[in-house]
Amino acid sequence: MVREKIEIKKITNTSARQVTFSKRRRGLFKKAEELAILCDAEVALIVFSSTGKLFHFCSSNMEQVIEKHSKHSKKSSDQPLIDLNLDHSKCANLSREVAEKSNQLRQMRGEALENLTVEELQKLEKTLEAGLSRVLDRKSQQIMEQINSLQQKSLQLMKENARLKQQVLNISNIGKSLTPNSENVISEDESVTNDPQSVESQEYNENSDTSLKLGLPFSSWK
Amino acid sequence: MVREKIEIKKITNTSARQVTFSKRRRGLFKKAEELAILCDAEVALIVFSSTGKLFHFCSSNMEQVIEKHSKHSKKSSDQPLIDLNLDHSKCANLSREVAEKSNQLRQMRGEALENLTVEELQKLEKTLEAGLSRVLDRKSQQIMEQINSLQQKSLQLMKENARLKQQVLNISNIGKSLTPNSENVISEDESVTNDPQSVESQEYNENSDTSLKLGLPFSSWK
DNA sequence: ACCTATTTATAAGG
DNA sequence: TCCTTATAAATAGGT
Repeated sequence: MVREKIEIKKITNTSARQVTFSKRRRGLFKKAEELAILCDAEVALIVFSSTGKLFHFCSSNMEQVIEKHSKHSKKSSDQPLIDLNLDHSKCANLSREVAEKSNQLRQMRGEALENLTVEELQKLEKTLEAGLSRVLDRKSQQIMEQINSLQQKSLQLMKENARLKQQVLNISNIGKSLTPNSENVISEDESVTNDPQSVESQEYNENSDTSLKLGLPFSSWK
Repeated sequence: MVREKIEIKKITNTSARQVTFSKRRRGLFKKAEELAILCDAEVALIVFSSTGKLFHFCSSNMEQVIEKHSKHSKKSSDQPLIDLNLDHSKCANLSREVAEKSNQLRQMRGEALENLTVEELQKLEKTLEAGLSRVLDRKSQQIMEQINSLQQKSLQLMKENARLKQQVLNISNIGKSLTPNSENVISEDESVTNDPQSVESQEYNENSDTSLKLGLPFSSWK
């Protein structure tokens, strides 16, 4: 706007544009600050150069001014506000749900029954009975499965036991008939253990997740 | 800057300040727009007057520029990010709590028992039994209270009934002895009803909240 | 709002 | 980026 008036449109020459950007940017920021001071105004100015560099000025606190602006212009603040409200109501709903379920759980444990009517107690009782019945059914089923499993395992072990006994018997007989020094023959076959205890504990470990824990209070099962 | 140079400090005269605000504001916004156009820059300008009025300009999209600015200045974006994360984790925690309690409730209702061990089923059973026991105790207590209440009420009603019968008898006798036209005397005393049914239903309504609902399945109580 | 004297901003060139 | 300089633009104070 000096030696020659210029038209307000994008300066095509890159270096000329950058020079003008520097000059005018300084002028703009100076004017912004002066406005803020002279007129006691809140001024926030953000500038990104065409190369992506950031310049900013705020007479007070940038975040504060931005927040204030967002609240002020309803339309543009709708998106973040809705999000915020959604988050808040989401939290509120979840809190309510937690409270409700906590109360239900307490009542099912037989607590906080003071304000329940006989009808409500009746309903609770039915629910508990139904739940208890299903739990007992499931427990019985589990136990039967485990017993069956154990019986089968036991059967297999007995068979194995018998087989091994027979094997031992055979080996002993062969050993006796061939040579008095039976130790070598037996030691050659050491990889096949003939100790039933050992086999059993091995199998138990492999299936410990489904096996009966012997510490269980069987006497209290119903 | 014109007739006389002015010092850059707050203009004390309110009207002068407002005039200057108008003038300089227009100038500032014009310069901001010119910078954006001439230099292909992204410019966002927010101004709040001392009276709280908002003026803003943005060469592109205000929210976008603000977002870009927030991301750019890491320090200032920390605060909202932390808040956001806190909100998210709060929601996540609540969600987890709801899921947990929902599962507990389902198990207490006898559902989703498939993956429970015998020990867990055992524990669940104990909890249900304890809860059921407490519910039954509370129900018995409630019922006993209601029965006592009803018995007392019944007693009172019987007394009232007897008193009213005596009253009616007395009035009838007086009427008979004074005049053969006993109808007038009786009608004068109409405010005191001698119908026990009527009294009873009245009392029931007053205490309906604590009275036994006759529709209850009494036969199923334990 | 407008006027206008004067200050400021700044385009072009180095 | 800074300096210079001529000139356009902005604007303080008055009306």
